[in-house]
Amino acid sequence: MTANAVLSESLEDYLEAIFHIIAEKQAARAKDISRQLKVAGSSVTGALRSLAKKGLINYAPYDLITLTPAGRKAAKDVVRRHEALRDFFVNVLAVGYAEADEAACRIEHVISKNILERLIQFAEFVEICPRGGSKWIAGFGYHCDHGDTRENCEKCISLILEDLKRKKTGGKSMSIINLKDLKQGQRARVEKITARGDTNKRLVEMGVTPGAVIEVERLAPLGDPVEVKVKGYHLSLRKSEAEGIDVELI
Amino acid sequence: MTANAVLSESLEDYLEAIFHIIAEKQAARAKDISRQLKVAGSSVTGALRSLAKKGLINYAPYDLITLTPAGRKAAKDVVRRHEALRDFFVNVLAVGYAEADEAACRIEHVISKNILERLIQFAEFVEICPRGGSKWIAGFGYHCDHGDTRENCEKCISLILEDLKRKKTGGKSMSIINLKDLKQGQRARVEKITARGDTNKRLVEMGVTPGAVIEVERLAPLGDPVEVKVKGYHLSLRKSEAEGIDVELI
DNA sequence: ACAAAATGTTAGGCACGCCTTATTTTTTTA
DNA sequence: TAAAAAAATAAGGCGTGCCTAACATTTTGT
Ligand SMILES: [Mn+2]
Ligand SMILES: [Mn+2]
Ligand SMILES: [Mn+2]
Ligand SMILES: [Mn+2]
Repeated sequence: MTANAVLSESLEDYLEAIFHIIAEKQAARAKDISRQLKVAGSSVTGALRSLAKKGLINYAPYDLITLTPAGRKAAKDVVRRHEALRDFFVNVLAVGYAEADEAACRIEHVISKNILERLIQFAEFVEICPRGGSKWIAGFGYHCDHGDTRENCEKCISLILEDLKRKKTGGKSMSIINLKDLKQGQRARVEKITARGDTNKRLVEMGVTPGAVIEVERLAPLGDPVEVKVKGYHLSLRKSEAEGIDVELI
Repeated sequence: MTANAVLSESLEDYLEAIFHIIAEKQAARAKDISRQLKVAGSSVTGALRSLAKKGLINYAPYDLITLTPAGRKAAKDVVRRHEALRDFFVNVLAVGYAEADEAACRIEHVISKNILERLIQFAEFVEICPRGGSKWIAGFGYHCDHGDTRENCEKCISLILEDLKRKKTGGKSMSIINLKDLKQGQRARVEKITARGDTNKRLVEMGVTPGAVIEVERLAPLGDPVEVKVKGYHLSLRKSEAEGIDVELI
C-alpha cells in the first residue's frame, strides 16, 4: 500500500532472496529464506511480517509467500543494483565472480541512484569505446601486476588503429538488423521498437528504448529465450519480444 | 589493546570524525563530534566509551579526546577508504565532490580490502595509460550525455597518437629528478628513496616505495609542505621528506 | 490414519545505536 | 568570585535485528 516504503538493508536482502526463490519455484517458504540468508527461522517470521505490513509480500501464517506488484518492483530494483555492481567488479575491475557477488550484496544497500547509473554507464563505455574494450582491461590487469604500462600501451594503440581501419574499410555502417539475429556476445544499439501494444510497453518498461545499448548474454538453442543486458538490467526476452526490436550492430 | 578490533560502521565514523578534528586542533571535544556527525551529545558519550574500551582513544569523563596509536592507525584506514572512493567517483565517474564525498562515507564501511585496492589501481591506471587520461574521461562524459561515441573516439585516437609522437621526439625518457622539483598536478614514478633512518621508515610506512606512482596535489608557497597522493593515500610531506625521494616524471 | 519429521510461530532476551530529559561538571563573563 | 552559559554525562526509552527454547501446525511415511 505504502507508495515508496524505505527499506532497511536487512529487508532488502529478504526481498531479494524471495525474488530469487520465486524465480525458481513459484512461491517461497520461510525455510528457503532462512537457508539462503543464514538466519534463524524466527528471524524470517519477523521480517515477513514487516514486509507484509509494507504491502510488499502476500503472507499469512503457515502459508506460501509471493510478491505483490509493489514488492516485485522493489525486489527488481535491489537485484538491479546488485547485478550492476557485480558486473562492474567483474567486467571492469576483473574481480572474481564470487567475491564480486558478495561485495555487491553489501554495497547495493548504500549506493546512490546517481552513482549507480554512472557506474553502469562507465562499464558500458569501457566496453564500447574503441579506446576501451577487452584489450584495455587486459592492459589494466597488466598494470595491476607490473605497475608499468608505457610500452604495453603504445602497442595497444597500434592495435586500436588497425581495428579502426578494418572497421572503416570493411563493413558499411548503419546496417539495421533484428535483435533475434544477434549472436551470443554481440552488442548493438537499439534503433526502433517495432513491437506494439503490451509487448511494446513491457520492453520500454524494462529499459529497452531507442539509443540503449543491448548485449546478448546467452542464447537458448532455438533463440527462445534470449538473455540480454540493457542499462544494467539482466533480462530474459522471449523470441516474440526480440523480434520486435531493430538494432544496429556496434 | 585489542589487536584488530572489529569496528561497527558507526564507530568508524566517530573515529574518522575525531581524526579530522584532531588534524585541526590537537584534541577533540565531544561537542565537536556531535556537531560533525549530527547526533545528540549523549550518543557521543556512549561511542567514546566504546572506543576507549577498545583502546582506540584516550578518554576520561569531561576530558579532551586524543587518539591512541592503534586508534590513529584505524582512523587512517577509514580515511583512506573514504578518500579513495571519493577520488574514484570524482576522477573516474565525474561525480560532483559533495555527492562523491557523501557516497564514499557510506560505502567505506562495506567495501572489501581487495576491491578497494582494485579501485585505487584502476583510477591510477586511467590517469596514466595513454589510452585513458583526462580526454578519455571527457569522452566518458560525452558518452553519458549523448550515448554515441564512435566519431568522437576516433578523433580521440588521433589525439593520442599526436601526444605519443610528441613525447617520443621531445623528452628523453628516464630523467630522474627530485620530488621537490615537481609542480602542482604533475605525476611521477618513485625511483629511489634516498632518505635514511626515521624519515625513510615513515615514507615506506606511508606507501612511498619504488615503483609507486605519486601525484602532486598542492604545493605550499615555499614548497613546504607538499600534498601528494600515493596508492590512494593523501599525504602531506615536509620539504625535508620530499627531498629524500627521487622520481621519474610520467 | 496417525506418528514422526519438518516447518513455522511465539516468547523472551541481547546488542546496537539513536533519542529526550535531567543532572553534573567545567568554562565564561560580569 | 559568583552567577550564567556551555558542555558532558546519566537515566530511561524506542526500534531494529538477531538469537534460543518452547510450542503449534503441516507434511510425510508407514
Ligand atoms: Mn545485500
Ligand atoms: Mn544482493
Ligand atoms: Mn562513513
Ligand atoms: Mn567517511
